Amino acid sequence: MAATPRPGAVDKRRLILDAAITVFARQGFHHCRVSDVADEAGVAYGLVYHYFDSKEEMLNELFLERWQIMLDAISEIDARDELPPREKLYEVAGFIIDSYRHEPDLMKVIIVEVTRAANSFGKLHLDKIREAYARIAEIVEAARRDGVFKQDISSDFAAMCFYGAIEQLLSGWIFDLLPQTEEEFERAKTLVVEAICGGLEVSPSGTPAVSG
Amino acid sequence: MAATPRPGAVDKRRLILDAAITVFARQGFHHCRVSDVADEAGVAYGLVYHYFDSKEEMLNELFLERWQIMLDAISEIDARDELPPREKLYEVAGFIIDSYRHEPDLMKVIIVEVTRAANSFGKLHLDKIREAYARIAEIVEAARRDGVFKQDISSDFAAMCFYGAIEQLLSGWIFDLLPQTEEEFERAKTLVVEAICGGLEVSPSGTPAVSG
Amino acid sequence: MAATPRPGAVDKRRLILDAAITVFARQGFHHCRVSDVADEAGVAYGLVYHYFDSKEEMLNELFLERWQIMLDAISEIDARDELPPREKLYEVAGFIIDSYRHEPDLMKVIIVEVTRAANSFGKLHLDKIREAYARIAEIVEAARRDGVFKQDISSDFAAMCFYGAIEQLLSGWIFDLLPQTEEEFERAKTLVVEAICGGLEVSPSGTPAVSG
Amino acid sequence: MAATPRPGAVDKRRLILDAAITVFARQGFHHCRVSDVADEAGVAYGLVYHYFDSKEEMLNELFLERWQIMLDAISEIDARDELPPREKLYEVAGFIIDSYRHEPDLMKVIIVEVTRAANSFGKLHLDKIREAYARIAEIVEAARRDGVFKQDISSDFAAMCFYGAIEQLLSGWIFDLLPQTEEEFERAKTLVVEAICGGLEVSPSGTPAVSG
DNA sequence: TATGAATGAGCGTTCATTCAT
DNA sequence: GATGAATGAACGCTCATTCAT
Repeated sequence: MAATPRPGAVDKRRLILDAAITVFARQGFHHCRVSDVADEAGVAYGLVYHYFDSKEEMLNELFLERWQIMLDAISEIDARDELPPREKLYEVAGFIIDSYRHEPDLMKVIIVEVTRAANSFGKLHLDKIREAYARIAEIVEAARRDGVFKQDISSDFAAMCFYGAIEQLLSGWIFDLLPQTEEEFERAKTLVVEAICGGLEVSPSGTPAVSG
Repeated sequence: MAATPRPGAVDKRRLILDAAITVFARQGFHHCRVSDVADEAGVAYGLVYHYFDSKEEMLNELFLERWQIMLDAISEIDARDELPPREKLYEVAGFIIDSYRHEPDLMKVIIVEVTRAANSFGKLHLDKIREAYARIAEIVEAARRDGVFKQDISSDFAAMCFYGAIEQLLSGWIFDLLPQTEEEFERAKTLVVEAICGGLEVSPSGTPAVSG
Repeated sequence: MAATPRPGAVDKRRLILDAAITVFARQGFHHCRVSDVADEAGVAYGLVYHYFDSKEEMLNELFLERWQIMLDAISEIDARDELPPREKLYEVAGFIIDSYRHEPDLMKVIIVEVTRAANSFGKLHLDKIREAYARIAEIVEAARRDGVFKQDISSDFAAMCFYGAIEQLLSGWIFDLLPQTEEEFERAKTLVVEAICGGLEVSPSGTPAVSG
Repeated sequence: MAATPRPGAVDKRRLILDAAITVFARQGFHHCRVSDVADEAGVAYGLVYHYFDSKEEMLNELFLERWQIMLDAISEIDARDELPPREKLYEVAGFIIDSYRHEPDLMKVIIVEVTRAANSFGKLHLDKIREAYARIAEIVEAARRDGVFKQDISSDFAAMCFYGAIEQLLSGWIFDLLPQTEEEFERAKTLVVEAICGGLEVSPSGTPAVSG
C-alpha cells in the first residue's frame, strides 16, 4: 500500500505517521481530529485517507511497528545465552526505558492509547501484547529451571509483575510523577531489576548489584 | 443536588451511577452514549442530566468515590502499628485485589478509563492518584528507616513498582490474560508481595512466607 | 383561572408574572428558561405550569394586559374633545413614554419580544397592534377632516410615522443610544410631536410650541 | 475560508446564505433549524458548518453585509452637496424602501431578527446600528447649521424619528398592515419625507413638495 | 498524488412540559 | 397549592469518511 517514495522525495506516509504520534500524544487519540494530524503533517486531510483507511489504522500501525521491534529485541536478548537471567531482564528493562527516552511521544501513545484501552484497540492487539509477556516469561522460566528464580512464583505471574513495574515507571514519567533525567533513566534500569529480582527487603546475605 | 430518596424508594441517582459502571466497563467510556447508560438504568434520557452535568461527571464521581475508599483503606492499614511492612503491603495488595474481585466492572473503568487516560481524565485526578502512591511510599519509607527495606531503592520508586505490579495483575484479569478464580486472587495477594518484597530470585537463606 | 388570592396573601400568579417581566427583559424570551422565571419569583418551576399553560402564555398575558391599558388610554384621550389634534398626539406620546419611564422592563419586553417578533408572537397579536395604529389614525383623521392636517398624507400612514418615531425613541432608550433622564423624557414628549406635526423644517411663519 | 468558486460553478456558500434569508424570514431565526436552511439550499447538513461556525454567524453575516451597503449609500448621498437636506433624506428613505422592495426577506430578517433583538444580536451590532443613525444625524445637523432645520430639535433626535418612521413603514409592509404595491412604495418615499420634514400639520404658507 | 468541498450519521446537551406526591 | 423528579423530543454541532477534480 505504501509506495516506496523516490529517493530524496519526502515520504508523505511517514510524515503523516510521525505527525500522528505528536498529535495523539498531545491531544489523545479520542480528542484529536484527523485534520489535526493532517495540519501537523502539513498536508491536506484528504491525503491521510489516501494512505490510511481510517484514523484507527494509523494507531494500529504505530503500535504494531513499534511493538514488533520490542518483541524482536526481547527475543534477541533472550538468545544471548551468556547472560544470566537478571542481566537479561536488565537488558529488557533497559530497552523499554530507552525506547521511552528516545521516543517519549510514541511510547506514550502506545501505553496510554493502546496497551490500556482494553475495550477498543487493546482487543485487536491483545495477542501481540500477550506475546511480550510470554517472551519475558520465557526468560523467567529458564531461570526457574536453573533454580535461580523461585519455584512458587510462576513465570507468567513474574513476567506480569516485572512488566507492570516498568510500565508504571513509564507512566510516572509520562504523567510527570517521577523526575526525567538521564541519570534517573539509567538508575531506573538498575533499580527496577533490583527491586523485582532482589526484592525490596534487605536479604540476610545481601544482594549483588547489577552491572550497568 | 441529589435529594436523599425516601426509605424504600429507589435511588435513581445511584441507579444511574451503577448503570454507568456496567456500560462504561462493557463498551468503554468513549464508545458508549449517554442513552446507553439511561437504557441500562431503565430511566429516561433526560434524567441522567437531571442528576449529572455531563457524561464525564459520572466518570469523575465513580472514580473519586472509589479512589477515596482506597486511600482511606491504605491509611488505615498503615496505622496498624503491629503489622510489619510486608504485612502492610500484603493488606494493601489484598484490598485492591478484593476491590477488583467484588467490583470488577468498577475497577476496570477506573483503571482503563481514568488511571491511564493521560490526556483527559487522568490529568484532573493526578493529585488523587499521586496520593495513593505517596501513601504506599510511606509504608516503604518506614520500613527503610527500620532497616528492613533496602536503602538504595527510594520509597517513591518502590511504591511505583509495587503499585505497577498490582495494577498489571488487574489488567491481566481484565483482559483475560490471567485466570480468574478465587484461588488465583488469594494466591496473587501473597505472590505479588513475595515477588516485590522478597524478589524473584532465590535468596541464599530463603524468604519467609506471608501469612494470608 | 387565576383565583383571587386571600387578602394579605401573596398573589403567586402576579409574582410569577412580575418575575417574567424581569427575566424576559434581562435575558430575552428565547434565552431564558422557565426555571429562570421561577427562580426569580422564588417558587418551584412546576408552579409556573400551575398558573400558566406555557412560557408563551406568560408573554401573551403581559402583552395583552399592558396593550389594552394603552388602547384604553388612547381612546380616552381621543374622547377629550376640547383638545386640539396636536395636544391629543402629545398626550398619546406622553402616555407611551411615561409607560416606559415607569415600567421600562415591561415596555422593553413588549417592544422587543412581541411588537417586532412577527413570525411567532406578533401574528397572534397583530390585531391588537393594528388597533393601536387605528386609534391613532382616528385622531389624525379628525384633524384632516378639520383641515388642520394635510390631506395628501393618509391618516394610516401618518399614524405609522408617528408611532414609529415614538417606538424608535423607546428603542433608543432601551439600547442606551439616547440619554435617559427625567428631563429627556419630558423633552421627548414635546419634541416628537413637534417633529411629526410641525416637521423638522423651519416653516416660513414659525411653528407654535406645544403646551406640556 | 470560503474559496472563490470556479467561474460557472455554484457558490455553495452564497447558496446557503440565500437559503438562510428565505428560511429566517419564513420561520424566524429561533424557530428554524440549521437543517431547514440546508434543506432549502439543497445541500447536506454538514456543509452549512463547513462554511459557517454557527447558525448565528449566518445571521451576523447577512446583517453586516447588508448594513454596510446601507451605510455606504447614506454616506454617498450625504456627499452629494448639490442636494438640499430634504432631498438627501428623500434619497435615504428611498434607498431603504427600495432595499425592502427588492429584497423583502433580507430586510425582514434584519429588522425583525437583528435590529430589534436587544438581548442577543442587537448588542453585538449596536455600533453598526448606531452608525446609521449618526450618518442620518449628520445630514440633519448640516441642515440645522444652514438654518433650514429647526434648532430646538437635536439632530440625533431627529434622526431617530426619521429612521423610526421608515422602519415602521417597513414593519407595516412586513406584517401586511400596509398595502404593498409599486405605487405605494414610491408614494411612501415622498410622504415619509413630507411628514417628517414638513410635518403633518398644514403650515400657514404651504410646504414645497419633494421632487421624486 | 493531492486537495478540500461535500456528506450525514451520531452525539451531548437543553429545556418545555407532565405528573406523582 | 406547591414541589421537583421524570420525560423525551429537538437541536446545534462534530468529524470520520467519501469523492470529484
